[in-house]
Amino acid sequence: MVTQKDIAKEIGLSQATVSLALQGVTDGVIPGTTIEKVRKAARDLGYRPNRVAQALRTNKTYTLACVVPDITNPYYPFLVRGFQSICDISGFDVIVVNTDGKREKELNFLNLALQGKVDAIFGVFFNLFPIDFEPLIKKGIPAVCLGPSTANYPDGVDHFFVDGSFAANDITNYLISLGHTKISMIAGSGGPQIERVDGYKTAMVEVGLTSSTQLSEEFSEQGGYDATQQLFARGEKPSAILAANDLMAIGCLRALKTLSLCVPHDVAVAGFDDIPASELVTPTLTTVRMHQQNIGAQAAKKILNRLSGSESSLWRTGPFPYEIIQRNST
Amino acid sequence: MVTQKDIAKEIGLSQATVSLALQGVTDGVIPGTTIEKVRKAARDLGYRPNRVAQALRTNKTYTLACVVPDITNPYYPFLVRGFQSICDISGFDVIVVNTDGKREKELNFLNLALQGKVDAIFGVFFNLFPIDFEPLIKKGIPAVCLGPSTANYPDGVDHFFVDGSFAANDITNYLISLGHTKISMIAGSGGPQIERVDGYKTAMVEVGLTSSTQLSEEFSEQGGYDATQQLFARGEKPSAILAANDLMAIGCLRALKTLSLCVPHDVAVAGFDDIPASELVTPTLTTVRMHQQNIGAQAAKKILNRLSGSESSLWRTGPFPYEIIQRNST
DNA sequence: CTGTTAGCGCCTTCAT
DNA sequence: ATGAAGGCGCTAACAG
Repeated sequence: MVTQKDIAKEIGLSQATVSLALQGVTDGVIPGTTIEKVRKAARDLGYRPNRVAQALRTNKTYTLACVVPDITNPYYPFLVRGFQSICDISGFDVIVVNTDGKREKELNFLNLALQGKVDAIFGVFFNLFPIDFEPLIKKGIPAVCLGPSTANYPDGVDHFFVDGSFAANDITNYLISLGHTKISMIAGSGGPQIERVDGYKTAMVEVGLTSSTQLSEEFSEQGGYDATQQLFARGEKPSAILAANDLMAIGCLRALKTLSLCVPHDVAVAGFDDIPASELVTPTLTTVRMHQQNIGAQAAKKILNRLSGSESSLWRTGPFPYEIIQRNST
Repeated sequence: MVTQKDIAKEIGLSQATVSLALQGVTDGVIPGTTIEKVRKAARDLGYRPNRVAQALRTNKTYTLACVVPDITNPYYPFLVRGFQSICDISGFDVIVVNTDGKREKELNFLNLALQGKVDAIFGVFFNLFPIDFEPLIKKGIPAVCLGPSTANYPDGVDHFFVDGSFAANDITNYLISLGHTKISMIAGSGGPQIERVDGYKTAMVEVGLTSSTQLSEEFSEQGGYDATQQLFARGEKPSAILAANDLMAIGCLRALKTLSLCVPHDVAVAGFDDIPASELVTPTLTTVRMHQQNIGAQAAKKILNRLSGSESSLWRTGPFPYEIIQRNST
């Protein structure tokens, strides 16, 4: 491995001078000729700075952690990509990890930061408590969480949430405006979608309708299928079903087909997230576009600003735009 | 930050002894009582090993790079997740980066390894030449590439490929067995799908049929749509279309709808990859399941074995299973 | 059994 | 303008 020492030896300078020259030195202490000489030698020898040594010395790894439940869930690739796109520009690398929503793993990945492997953490956590973040806060490690607004994150942790309750409220009202009165919601248990259920309930109560929610273990396509089957099995006959996310909505479409119910004629269906598949299914799915890629990018900017010290205000909400995408399922 | 030095001071031992005790020491050199004492102090003080310092000292980062064109392309999340799942078990973290298929970025991410930030690289590269890997090989850094079989990777680089030509051959024969004689293929330019085109052509020639390929800029849904439009615009009337991947096949379905052609009655359609959306579209898509998650996992195993020195044979192919999934589009 | 010593490669004062 | 020296936190001989 070629080190600064090797360069120094090659051209008869000290390693310290090489280090300075390589950094370009802000205040022209090193003469241009020397800088050129060093650069040339570095190139000739095939020198590569050792990022690990730099990190140890400067206490900056230029690496961030991005913690998601499951990258194969179509919601997350866009979030991650948006996050990476900003990091990439600033020369930060991103370690991506999956938790499957398990508390044990979520905790474990907090260690990435505590062990100095990353400079900061961005994550979607389902099962952490405020106290779990204390060690991070004590070490001054920035953490930005995307989660439901009901979460009670401690000071020192940015809590970045897309208010699903407003969006849920809006789309419920949209369904009501179409003339639906018997609207049921299907959802998974836990996760940032809880507030979507809240928004739905609120909207229903406001206009004097009774809400009805069917939970499923998972917020997956299969979960949506199961919840829909259970809904009808227990005798409900909604004219519209709101699913907590698009995957569940797509599972719902499949269930309705087996029940010989026509969408949207017999039952209207709407979801959340606008994942790519939602405009590929038949009928195409009405949904709420959440702009995940933008959310990921905003989170990255927030973290980078915090690391550079140019950001001090604590986030408790982000004014994230969303929009109802009307398609053929309603 | 609590260091081994702090622990040493706390209980009146030397830092070196603390290091040994913390490592558990294989051959019982350190008495159990001491180990316990050190562990307790470490816990009490909230000690966390500094992974960066460890990495500098041992020259092992326990981090791997996973280079993909675009994580939002539905093919890749499964590949990445499979890769991560094995790494996770072995305590390796994974830096995931997107290249968008650009040579400049592909080269750039090779630097992650050259700069010592990762121990090895797994990647899907579209525009690298054998010579680009020389620096890696010289440094003894393992690299595993997933790519088309036609690629000519240098010795020292594992070249891990799923032979798309066999699969393409098979599915073409499957279409022929359904009675189709006018079969066209749509594909993007470049990338690991080239060999799929080869397999298709070979199969056609073998039975004396003439092949016809329509290329598009991108191998995306839009690319599939465009290619299909162009195909018919130039007067071809295939009874079956083979798309280089599912995204293109789905775009093809959309184009056929605008052309008022019924699938599979007027035109049959088949794709590759079995992405999740392929069984959500209407009609559901016949495709070739490539088991990306397994592929990612195998790649991870190969890399880890190489790092541990328990693997020496060079990979030039992987016997990866694939299977034709028959659905309603054929 | 435990401590001393010697770096890993780099950055950063402080002298010269 | 350059070099010498110290140290980031840790591991790994080698002495005692």
